[in-house]
Amino acid sequence: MTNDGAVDDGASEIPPAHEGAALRLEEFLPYRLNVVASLVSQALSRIYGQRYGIGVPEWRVLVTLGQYGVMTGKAVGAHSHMHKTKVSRAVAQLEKRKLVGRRANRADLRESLLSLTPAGRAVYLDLAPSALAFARTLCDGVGPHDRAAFERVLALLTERSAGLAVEAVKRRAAK
Amino acid sequence: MTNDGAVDDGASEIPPAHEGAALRLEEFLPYRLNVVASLVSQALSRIYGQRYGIGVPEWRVLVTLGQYGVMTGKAVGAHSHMHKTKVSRAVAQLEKRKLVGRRANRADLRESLLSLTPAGRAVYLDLAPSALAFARTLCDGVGPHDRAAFERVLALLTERSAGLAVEAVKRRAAK
DNA sequence: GGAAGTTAGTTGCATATGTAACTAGTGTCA
DNA sequence: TGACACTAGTTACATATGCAACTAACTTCC
Repeated sequence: MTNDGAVDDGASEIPPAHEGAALRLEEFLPYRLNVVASLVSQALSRIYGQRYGIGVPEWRVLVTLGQYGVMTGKAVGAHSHMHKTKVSRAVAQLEKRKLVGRRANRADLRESLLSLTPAGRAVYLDLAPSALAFARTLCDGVGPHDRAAFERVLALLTERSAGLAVEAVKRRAAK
Repeated sequence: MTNDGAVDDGASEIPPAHEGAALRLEEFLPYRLNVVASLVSQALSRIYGQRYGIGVPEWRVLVTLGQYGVMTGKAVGAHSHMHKTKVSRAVAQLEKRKLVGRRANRADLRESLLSLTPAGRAVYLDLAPSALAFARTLCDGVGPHDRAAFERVLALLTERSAGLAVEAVKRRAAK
């Protein structure tokens, strides 16, 4: 951090060169969001990764099923914002470890109804409080006012970028 | 509903079951950060991905070199928060496309001094304004007050999670 | 009722990425 | 000077992931 000087050989800082403010990576919102998201994920995975050797997709499935009880894979994906293949693989992983079970839906045999096994629920009940404590620690000392503003902006960014991302996909599909 | 017996028919919402607030994925900060970061990245990559067929790591190298002019790979990695292998591969990619050049540092032959070629700079000068406009659009309509609060919290989260993430790595190394 | 279209979920394939090992060059200390 | 420790950068390998194709099951519409 704070390596602004870097290699200042001939390495002249580039001047804005044109009207608007120059693009500085460390202030560029998409970059900053990615950095903070990956750092937070990495720190959090210390809690569940080390204890139970699961990854982010498995974690999300576990939490989703812990929250809803019984769900189809598709619903898990929708709720946890994961591609269906990711869900499929995470579920397979958790199934192999006997943390998640599935039974057929007799009303629609294409889908399986997923749920935590007792062992899976035990893991969930062990991890959830730690995860919540972690999230609370992260925000510790942030005033309620800032906190609310942060939530608002985060929600706005999510909504807007979701719209733009979908547009991008549609554009590609329409080709 | 506190059934150890798992499979509860009919997808009942699970009650908190214990004291603290239940863990709800859609409100869980690490999850939300990951979602927004990936959506924003996806939307942004529409700008540089479609136009020049480059990915996030290449984009970061391009911007970093555009900003600093000449740098070593290590410095690029430090500034853009990328693993050295990622930098190495991104640079190789950009070099293949003649957007980045390298020359040896005669004072230390281990490192190469990287910089944009004229073609690379042209790409940078074309993309940077669009990227900045994109970031501005994202935040459009956010009041300066909320904006400042958002920045503050984002910085705090980054710093804190960086500390925790480093701890996690050290712990693994020390084992 | 059944052909055509749609959907849930899995798998094949190509790509991306992190870890560890490696190469080559530099610094240190005796 | 020369062994040892360290560093910049690359590569090998295993894993993760997204897309596309696929299977099996459901729905529509005639």
